[in-house]
Amino acid sequence: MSCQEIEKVSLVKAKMKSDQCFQDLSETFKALSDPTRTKIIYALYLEEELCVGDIAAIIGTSDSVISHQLRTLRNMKLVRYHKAGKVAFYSLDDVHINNLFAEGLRHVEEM
Amino acid sequence: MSCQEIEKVSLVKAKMKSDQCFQDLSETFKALSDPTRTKIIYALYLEEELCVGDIAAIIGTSDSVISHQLRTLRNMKLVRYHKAGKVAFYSLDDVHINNLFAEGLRHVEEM
DNA sequence: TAAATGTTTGAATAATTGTTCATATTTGCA
DNA sequence: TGCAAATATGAACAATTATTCAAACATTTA
Repeated sequence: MSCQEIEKVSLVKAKMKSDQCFQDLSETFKALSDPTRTKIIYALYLEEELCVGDIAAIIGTSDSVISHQLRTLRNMKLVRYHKAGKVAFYSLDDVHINNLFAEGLRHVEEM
Repeated sequence: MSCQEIEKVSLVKAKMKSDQCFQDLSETFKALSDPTRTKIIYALYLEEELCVGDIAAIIGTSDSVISHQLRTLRNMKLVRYHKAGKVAFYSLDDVHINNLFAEGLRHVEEM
């Protein structure tokens, strides 16, 4: 275990967050780390509310893929949904996700 | 292929970004989707510049783990480095990453 | 030159994950 | 009741990935 600047190390070490915090943080980012999921989020970012079949039609994949990924996004609390008859309408869960996504989009578009 | 609201679908479809865009977007988020990497980024977010051994000491893992992940972060253009003798000093590459990370941190801390 | 230090690299392993395909579930309608 | 539509689910497969360990590389110093 090498160490160049022991003061720097203990300073940063003292300010470190909990493992749980980094776990949550990385999981939030992980939710947006798949192209299919970013497409879904972007679609819901443009249109308040969409059902599974419509998202599949927009993105051009099977309903099954979308349903699986929506479940992931639901578990990660990025989207919520309500059912009307046999149709399930999904929307973004929370404003922070909106900001986070927009920030990522800005970053990519300035690349 | 079911479709509830064909106008919505074509509207969103027309505004869709390129596959490349979503690829880049998801890869940016993927860079931050691992706890070890978020720890590294957070350390460099607190301290402008750190060397491999010091990051390892801060996080409490082997130099090898840090070096591997720093390579990933380097490939993804999130960090840059310069060598002084045998010591390699790393820092965050770009301001957008700073914003993106801060936004994620804000989100997690309000959970 | 030889030893020590800081970092990198490669192979191997275990674990996670996205998609596919088939099947189930639920609701609406004939 | 029976059938179609919308969504969800589970198992299986291939692909990716984080970590470990050992070894290599480069640089400094004795």
